[in-house]
Amino acid sequence: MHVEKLPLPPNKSSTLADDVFDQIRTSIVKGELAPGSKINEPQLSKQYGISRGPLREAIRRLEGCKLVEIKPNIGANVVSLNISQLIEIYEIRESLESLACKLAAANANAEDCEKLRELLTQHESQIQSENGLRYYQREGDLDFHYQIVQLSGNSRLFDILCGELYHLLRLYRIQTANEPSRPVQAFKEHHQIVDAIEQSDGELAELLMNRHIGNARRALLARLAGETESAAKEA
Amino acid sequence: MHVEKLPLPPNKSSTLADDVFDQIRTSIVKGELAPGSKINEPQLSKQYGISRGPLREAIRRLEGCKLVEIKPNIGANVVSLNISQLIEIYEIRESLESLACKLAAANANAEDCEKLRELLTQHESQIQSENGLRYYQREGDLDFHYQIVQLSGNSRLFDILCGELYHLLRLYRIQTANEPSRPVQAFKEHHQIVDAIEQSDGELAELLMNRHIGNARRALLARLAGETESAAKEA
DNA sequence: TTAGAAAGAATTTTAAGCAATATTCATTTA
DNA sequence: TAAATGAATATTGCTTAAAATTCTTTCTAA
Repeated sequence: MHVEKLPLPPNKSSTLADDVFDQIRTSIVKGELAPGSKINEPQLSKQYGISRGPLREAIRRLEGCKLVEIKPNIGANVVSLNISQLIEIYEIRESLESLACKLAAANANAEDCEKLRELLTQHESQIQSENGLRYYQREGDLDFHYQIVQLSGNSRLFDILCGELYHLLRLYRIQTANEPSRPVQAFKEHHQIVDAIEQSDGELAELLMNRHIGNARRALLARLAGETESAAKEA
Repeated sequence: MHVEKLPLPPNKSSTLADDVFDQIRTSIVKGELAPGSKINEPQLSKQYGISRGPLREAIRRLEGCKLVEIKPNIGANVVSLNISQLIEIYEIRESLESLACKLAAANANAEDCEKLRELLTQHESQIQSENGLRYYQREGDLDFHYQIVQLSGNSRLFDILCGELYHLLRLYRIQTANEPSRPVQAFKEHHQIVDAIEQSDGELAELLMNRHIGNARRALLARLAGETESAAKEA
């Protein structure tokens, strides 16, 4: 097999393990390393031009992010999410992002709100074009949520959502080639949420975000019900 | 310095890295490795009788649990939480455990509720004695919350709370030698929560848990305000 | 006396090699 | 033909040692 050599950028302020961690995580989230596929240590170490020591440390960090699963004496595999696992994540998002919204409403100043507005304006123009719409559905939506979490000011909340759960969501979207299904509606809801944050109405912002993600979760639940139903028919 | 040799149990189904991960995590949470102290790789590798390869993998996993912080070319330190970081954790708990309670109320069967009752009865008898009270304050409280999370049926929620946040709480309690301050009140609240779960009243269970943890969080906030106030006076 | 530089020690990081385990594939047998 | 056995191969797990970086101490000069 041909393995392309990916020379690492000479970032001397961090270790090789940290660098390959970032690189592999990106590969996983982009789908270059397919969900469920095996992590081959000798191959990857050649590919990145490093030895297996730092590579194994990187893989352990990926395990911590729940992006790979390691079985003793067998190796690591890229995770593969099913719908019920995705729903579990949405339950957590529903709870944590509502919190983030409440906190953001208490913390955000005029400048912060301005930035949120800019992002929404940008999304609005993207929704016009086919490609822009796809981008909005795939990444722009998460961008919005990312900014809200930042505004919450709770750094550990940021770690959980942006350091773990969002990566898993991206992975799932690649895995199923599935776009969020209600782009226009979602866009409207984003506007409502920013309105509430701008008015420092934490209670309302919390409620709106809870409903926003709850809608998405319920759509997933419906799909899960449909799938299990058709699966039952086949059996 | 004398280093005691801790022979690892011959658990052949897991790797050395996994074993020392557990051991070190326990040491940190018990306070044997003091918060803020340096993780000395040569010393620990001698202590556990392993080489530094698997040890470093274990440290990377600890980093993932947020129990140590690694700085490139300098090394790892056991984390040390201050009150505002603890409050961040309580904000997250307030949100996630309310969710867990809601889900538990929907999932729990009679047997599950019976187990919760048993745990509370056990706590009641422990509250009688001085030592039992201390145990209840230190660990028993978390035992209760642990069981609720298990009943939620959301495995990722379990990972976040029981695999990460609870360990950090234990660490903080050791760090400050601080017991939760309202044992009798907390015990009553636990009972109310089980009542709601038993009646499958998810909404109420959610509300009660939210208030339960919120009370603890607000107590922390008050202490934080007191500390910053006295710190301002000194300056 | 103190500030700064240089040498030495300690620690982290990385690489290379060996042993143990799992996987694969061809061969045999029912 | 299908299942089972066993050798060959590949991969993981672990150790050891060398290279690179940081920290400490000491010495010199202002």
